Amino acid sequence: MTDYYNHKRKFVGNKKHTEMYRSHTNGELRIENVGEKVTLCGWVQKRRDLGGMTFVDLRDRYGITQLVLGEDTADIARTLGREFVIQIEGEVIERESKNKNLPTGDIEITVKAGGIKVLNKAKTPPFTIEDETDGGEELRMQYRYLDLRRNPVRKSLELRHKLSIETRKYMDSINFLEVETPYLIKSTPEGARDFVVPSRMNPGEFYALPQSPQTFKQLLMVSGYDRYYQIVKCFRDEDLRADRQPEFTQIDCEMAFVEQEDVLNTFEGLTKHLFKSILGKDLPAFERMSYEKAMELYGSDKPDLRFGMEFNNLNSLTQNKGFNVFDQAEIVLGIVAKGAADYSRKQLDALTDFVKRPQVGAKGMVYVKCNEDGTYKSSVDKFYSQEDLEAWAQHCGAAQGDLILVLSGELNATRKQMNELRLHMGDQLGIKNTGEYKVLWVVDFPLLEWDEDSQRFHAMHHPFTSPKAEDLSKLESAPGEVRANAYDLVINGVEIGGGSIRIHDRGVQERMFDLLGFSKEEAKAQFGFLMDAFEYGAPPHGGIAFGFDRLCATLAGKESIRDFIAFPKNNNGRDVMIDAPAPVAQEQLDELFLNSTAEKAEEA
RNA sequence: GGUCUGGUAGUUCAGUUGGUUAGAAUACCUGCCUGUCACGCAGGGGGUCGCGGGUUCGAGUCCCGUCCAGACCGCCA
Repeated sequence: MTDYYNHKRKFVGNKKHTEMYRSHTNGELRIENVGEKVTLCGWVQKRRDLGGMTFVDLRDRYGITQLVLGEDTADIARTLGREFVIQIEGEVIERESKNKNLPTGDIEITVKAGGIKVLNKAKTPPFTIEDETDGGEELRMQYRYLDLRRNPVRKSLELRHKLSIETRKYMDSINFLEVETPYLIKSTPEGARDFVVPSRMNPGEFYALPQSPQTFKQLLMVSGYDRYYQIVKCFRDEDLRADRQPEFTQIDCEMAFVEQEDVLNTFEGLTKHLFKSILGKDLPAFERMSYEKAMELYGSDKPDLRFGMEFNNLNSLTQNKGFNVFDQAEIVLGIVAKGAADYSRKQLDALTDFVKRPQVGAKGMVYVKCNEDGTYKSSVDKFYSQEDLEAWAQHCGAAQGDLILVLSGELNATRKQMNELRLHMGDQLGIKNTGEYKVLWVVDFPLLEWDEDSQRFHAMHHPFTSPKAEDLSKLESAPGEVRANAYDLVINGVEIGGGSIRIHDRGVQERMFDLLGFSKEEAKAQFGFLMDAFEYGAPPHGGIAFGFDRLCATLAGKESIRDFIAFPKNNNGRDVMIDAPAPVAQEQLDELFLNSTAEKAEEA
């Protein structure tokens, strides 16, 4: 290969930069470049051997450029396999037959003898490196470095990059300071299970990885850094889901001298900026809905408002008509599935099976078909007249052609079941539009929730969340009724962010720990540093944390966050590529004063 | 900790009531082909049916156990 650094070099994104190996990327050459001598590098996407001539698609991050190889290079051309890394030198020419589907489709590179160099061979990859790959999830994760070559994954990571850039731009523009907080901190019993790290220098003692930088950002407020943020990894040792990873990223924020409205407005601004800069979308003002209303209408504290199907309370219309199930129910709820009156017996049975699955847990489901001819057909015709059913339909706002689905039972359980059914119907009726975004603030969360297992109150948000001033007097007398200055940002049924106005008074914080069942000594041992800090001039403060991975997925219209993480873990918290976690050598254990071995783990 | 679904060629999958030599597509290999871009044509190789046990004359198929993967419940302040 000869003088590839003798001609002019251009580079997408950094035009002044020059590289030893290539003059251009595979995404930038156009018809104007015809006649230029270029040197390109990349991976062999595909070889099309026509006998007398061979076409090669050369791929890199930036695109695909077609190479055309003649008889004089046939020998080497025939050895090129998929994913070989090559360097070529050639001349840009106009194509005889152009490809409109490719940005570089007007040109190709003609390569003469000696113009191809194989920089590295490649084994045939176990799945195709294409947008619609033939590889399954497991294989793609095992060979994640190959999966990352594919456009959809690359685009997901590019979206993530843009999102972090735009977040930093916006936060910087409104005076937020990015401050890093430690990853090796102290384990606390509240909340999620901690990942724990043994300390070699302090035998028998452990660090914990942070579930969030919560206490540090509050201390930063005490320090006077009145606007803090950080794009930061957090760690929780809990079971995983499609939208939950053991290590995940938050946009963690805190502000001093603010009330709830200030925080909501500030981060409504950030959210709007991100939607505008990433998707070009202008979002309308965010709706605010109380927790109580969200539970009443949707049975969820993160309702998907892209479709209606609000719950209707049918207690007064359904009870005392001789149907025992409804009579004994604390609540009877109905939802309307628009245009679904023509559901077959089979479809209705499938819905009943859905709600009776142990994951949902309903005992059964009642339906009412509002027929086109004005009659009603229900599964409880024995107990209710046409007039009764018509009254239900009117109350629910059901029209002819609609289907009413009814669940009943204990209040909270029925709401939860109905929420599942509503979301399921949303999917089935195809009314959750991707590309549509319904954003809302859910506010006025309860401060505490009763936990049956431990027979004590738990903080619904976290123990630093402040009670509403008007409810403060009920803190000891009726703790379950106390509302918190806490809020969640919900987009299309996904909890994207959550936060609260914090307690900044030592006395109130002590009362809170007391309620949560901490002894004075425990509270001091675990959070004494924070309560001490509150005595040295702690300003009123509050904040929020956004789930960054979920935000990426939501903006891309996806449900799984895994494609927005370069190297994610699987269902069992394993990295199947590097095969972690893994045992460590006995010497390492000895050094850490740990005596646990695989055999002991099996005993336990 | 639990529920459900799946595991068959490199890959994605099909495989009937338990019955001949386990198939398709694609990938891969060989040959032919000068305008392909999902190139085309002809041919070829490739299988411990996740693993262990059981039922049976006979198991990819049925039963039990186990491992792995995915979705969900519990859990995730």
